[in-house]
Amino acid sequence: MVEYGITIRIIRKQKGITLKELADGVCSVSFLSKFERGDSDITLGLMTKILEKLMMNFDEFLYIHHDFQPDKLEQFFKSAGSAYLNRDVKHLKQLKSEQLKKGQQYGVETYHYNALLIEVYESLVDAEYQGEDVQETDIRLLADYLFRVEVWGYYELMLYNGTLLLLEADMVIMLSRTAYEKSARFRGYPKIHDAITAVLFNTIIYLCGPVNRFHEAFTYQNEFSEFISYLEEVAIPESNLVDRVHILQLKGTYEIRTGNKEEGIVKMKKAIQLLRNLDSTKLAHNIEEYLLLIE
Amino acid sequence: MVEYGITIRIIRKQKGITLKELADGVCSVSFLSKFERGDSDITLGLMTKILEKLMMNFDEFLYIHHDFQPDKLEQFFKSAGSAYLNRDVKHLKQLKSEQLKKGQQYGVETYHYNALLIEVYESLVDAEYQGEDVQETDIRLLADYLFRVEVWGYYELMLYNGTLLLLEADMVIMLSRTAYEKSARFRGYPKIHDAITAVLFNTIIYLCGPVNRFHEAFTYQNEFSEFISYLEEVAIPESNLVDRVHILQLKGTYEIRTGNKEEGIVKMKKAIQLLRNLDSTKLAHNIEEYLLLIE
DNA sequence: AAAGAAATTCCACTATATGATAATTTTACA
DNA sequence: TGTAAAATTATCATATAGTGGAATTTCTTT
Repeated sequence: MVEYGITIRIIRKQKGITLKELADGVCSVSFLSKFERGDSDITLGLMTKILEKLMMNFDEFLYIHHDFQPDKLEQFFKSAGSAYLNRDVKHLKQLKSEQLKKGQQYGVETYHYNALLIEVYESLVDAEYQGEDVQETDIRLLADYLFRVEVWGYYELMLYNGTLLLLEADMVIMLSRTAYEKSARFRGYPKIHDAITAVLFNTIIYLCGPVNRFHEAFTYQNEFSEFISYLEEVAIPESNLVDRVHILQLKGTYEIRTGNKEEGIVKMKKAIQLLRNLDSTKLAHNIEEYLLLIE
Repeated sequence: MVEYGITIRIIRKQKGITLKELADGVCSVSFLSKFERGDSDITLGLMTKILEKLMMNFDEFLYIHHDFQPDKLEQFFKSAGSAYLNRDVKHLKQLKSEQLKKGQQYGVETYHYNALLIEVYESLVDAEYQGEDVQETDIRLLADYLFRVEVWGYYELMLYNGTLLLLEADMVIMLSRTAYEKSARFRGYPKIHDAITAVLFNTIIYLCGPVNRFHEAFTYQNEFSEFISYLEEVAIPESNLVDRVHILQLKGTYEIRTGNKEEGIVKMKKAIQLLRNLDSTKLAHNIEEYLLLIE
């Protein structure tokens, strides 16, 4: 039993509310006391009412309960991502074994996919990694799952986003379309909205291919515009300036990719200038570096 | 009893998971079935495990459960805000009576504050509104609450943000400091981060005073810089470009307010140009209009 | 269509969440 | 410091969350 009650007690005291006041119209004082001491679990329905009286939603409550850390799922993707960026093979291995362990405990496939995500990161980071053959079938399994699921939420989007690099182009195009369509109802939900745009960005970058092949023919012009249009559809809010800058950058990349080098560079430099004006130096620097690679 | 189980069933099916699979290691199949049919409530501890197996957090689950709408609290502030912007007095009155009713039902003061928030909006919108005297004591009550609470979460920040306009300058300065300090631990939580910056923005705008008094002496120079520094502290992430544009705008306002009209206009125009470059026309337009009022 | 397997529901039973009230501790104030 | 009031906890009763396994329904396969 997780002792949520203790957190409720802390919050209640912070707001200067008494047991009786909080219990009134919701449950008995004696039970609330018991719950707050961690001597009893609580029904979801009751908890809902209590949080409503505290003018707090579940998310905020759990954030406090977990000592101001994001929830497990978010943390998993976060720490996997940062272990990858820091090329921390040890940490990756540790994360993988954790997920495999949970998979055994709960007997549900998804933990297996999580482990696979880590494997992808491992293979990208660790030169000595040997497991090409294992992945083939695993990747197929994961793709199957993603095709099967009827609605894509945060999990599916993040999972796909992390493994997209290892898939064939055709597969990526199909899955990204699926992602776009099957997550449509979540577009009003900030966290998932971000995940959707991340998938679209990564898809487009994937389609452009590695920088050192920019001289080759560009096969995916149609798909490029298709996904750019999705992105513009999704990133509508005017206030979402970063995404708008990124779109500018992508359009610049497109121009360069299709031979209009000068126009492309103009767009990229515009994006860089924008960021510099707002003192977003790191972001500006990223684009500059990218531009150097291309030129 | 709220029938969360039905939503769980929908999600489970969407993911192509069987009762047995989901129950494994968590609870009995028979109970899960009962719960999913809406025949039983569930313990918070169990629910946590089930959601974990579904790779879903509470927030996302509840978002689906509420038919892809934000939670009650967020909706309250949203609909109050939009009723205010649309000068919809009827809607405001309706919202107020709802809150008062809940207050009676649950016997907790906060609903009273919510009603007060609506009253503030009413008084600002409705020319015929007569209730000046009532508010005086009510406002005092609300301020007392805000001073008393040890930690400011989403609720306190939004509540304060909505009523700030009716408070005395000294009170605003003190409360905004309190808000900044007492919400510190939430800065990593996006929704609350936004609420904190909103409070700081509104405080600074309040300190500048109404546009038609810009020729008068500027009393709050120190406080202006104080809160700007808070803002820069809080809005650190480079990717938060909108906030950065807004800060630019505020700094422009400051210049104008303190007599350096030309410098101020340069800053404002820079902000406008930035937004135009990103096709954020509405936002750009807002600043332009503001600039017109000042000049 | 029928048999067999898988998934779900029903039913009797147990564990525990929740309530009513009394006992205890804490707080407030003289 | 003592005392009354307020707030919290302990005790016991009961409603209901949760289990195991049999019965039923749904799905597959031929």
